[in-house]
Amino acid sequence: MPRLGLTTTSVVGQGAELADEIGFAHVSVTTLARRLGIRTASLYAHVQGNDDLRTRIALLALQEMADRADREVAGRAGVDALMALGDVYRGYAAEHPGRYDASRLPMDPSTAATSAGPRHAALARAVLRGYDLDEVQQVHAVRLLGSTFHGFVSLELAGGFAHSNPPSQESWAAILSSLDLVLTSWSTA
Amino acid sequence: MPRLGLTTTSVVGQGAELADEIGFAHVSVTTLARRLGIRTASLYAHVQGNDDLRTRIALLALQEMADRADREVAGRAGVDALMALGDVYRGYAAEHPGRYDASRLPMDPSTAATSAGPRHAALARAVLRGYDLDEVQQVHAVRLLGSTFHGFVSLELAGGFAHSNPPSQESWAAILSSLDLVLTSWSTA
DNA sequence: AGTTATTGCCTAATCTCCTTAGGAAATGTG
DNA sequence: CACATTTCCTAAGGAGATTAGGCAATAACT
Repeated sequence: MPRLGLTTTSVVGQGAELADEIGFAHVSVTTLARRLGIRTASLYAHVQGNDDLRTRIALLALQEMADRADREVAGRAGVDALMALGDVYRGYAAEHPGRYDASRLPMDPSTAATSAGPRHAALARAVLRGYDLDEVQQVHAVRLLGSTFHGFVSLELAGGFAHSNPPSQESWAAILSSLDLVLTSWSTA
Repeated sequence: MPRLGLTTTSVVGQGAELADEIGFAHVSVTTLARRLGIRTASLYAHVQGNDDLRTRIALLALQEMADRADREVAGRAGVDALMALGDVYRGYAAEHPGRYDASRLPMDPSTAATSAGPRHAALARAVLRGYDLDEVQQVHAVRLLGSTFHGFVSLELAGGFAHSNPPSQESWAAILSSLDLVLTSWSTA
């Protein structure tokens, strides 16, 4: 019988692709094994089980988004940085819906601490350097960005904006501009 | 053997309570039957199966939220109505986290059409009557409200704002004020 | 190259959950 | 009080998650 030479990394990567194809909710050791053409039990050599597989996919997605955001935000400031960051999340969700869903998986605190989660918070604070906010306002602003980005992207992904005009892209542009307006108003307040 | 006199309505209600206690993700015919003290198979007299149970809980949550929002928004206008609507969603999620999660369950279009979903869209448009928006801006505004409310509430529910200062209530207040600012700016633009 | 150690994937077995089919006893109706 | 209905039951099958142990393909070392 031929041998595939799987590793934990490749298994998780294939799991992420599977998530984008059939939806993160349907990813399990069984569905992944079927896709790989091996027996379910064989996956347990690379992954501890169902939960482990799913959180590893989530960690991968968080890392990929953070990497992409790092690249896009670098060298930009103010509104440009704000829009770049928002577009990273929205674009990633459009390209990788299953991975994006995975990234919203609740994790236990110790796992979350070692994830790319903190990098995302740092990215938001970096973008906010373009606005003149005191410490308290900055915390509010980080939460505002997280809420707005995640809220829009998750509603768009769930199809909430489909089949209605104007296209969601226009709403997205309007919302990003308004975010800039709000942050500017906070800095002068 | 004693008889409980269950009905579809009571079963779904108990399922909603169970969701608030153990999380919507863990609600199933088996866990609900255990809680009710009956055999799993017995539930199939009242509910078609696992998926049916879960979507019925989702429909109940959507309806309860719409009812509450109707009451709170009635007789208010402008910022007051905006804040009242936001507080309904945030308050409902705080009181009934499992039900709130249920309300985000994706449904097939025909079920969604008969759900209270359209009532929520109507409520948002009612609140926006307090601002002078043209038709296109109104669509953007509905999407903005949905994104911001859902985004904040879901992040707060997932514990994203826990263990950090200032308390999330202050961020919520700041965000609601900013929403009002944005909508006002749109109306004069 | 040949021997050995590792390890990648397998079969087998157990447990839990979802679902259907059909039975028995409690409730409501004439 | 007989009878129909309904509520909950037992029984059984199928699928997914997980563990234990086996065998053959690879890698490592003389």
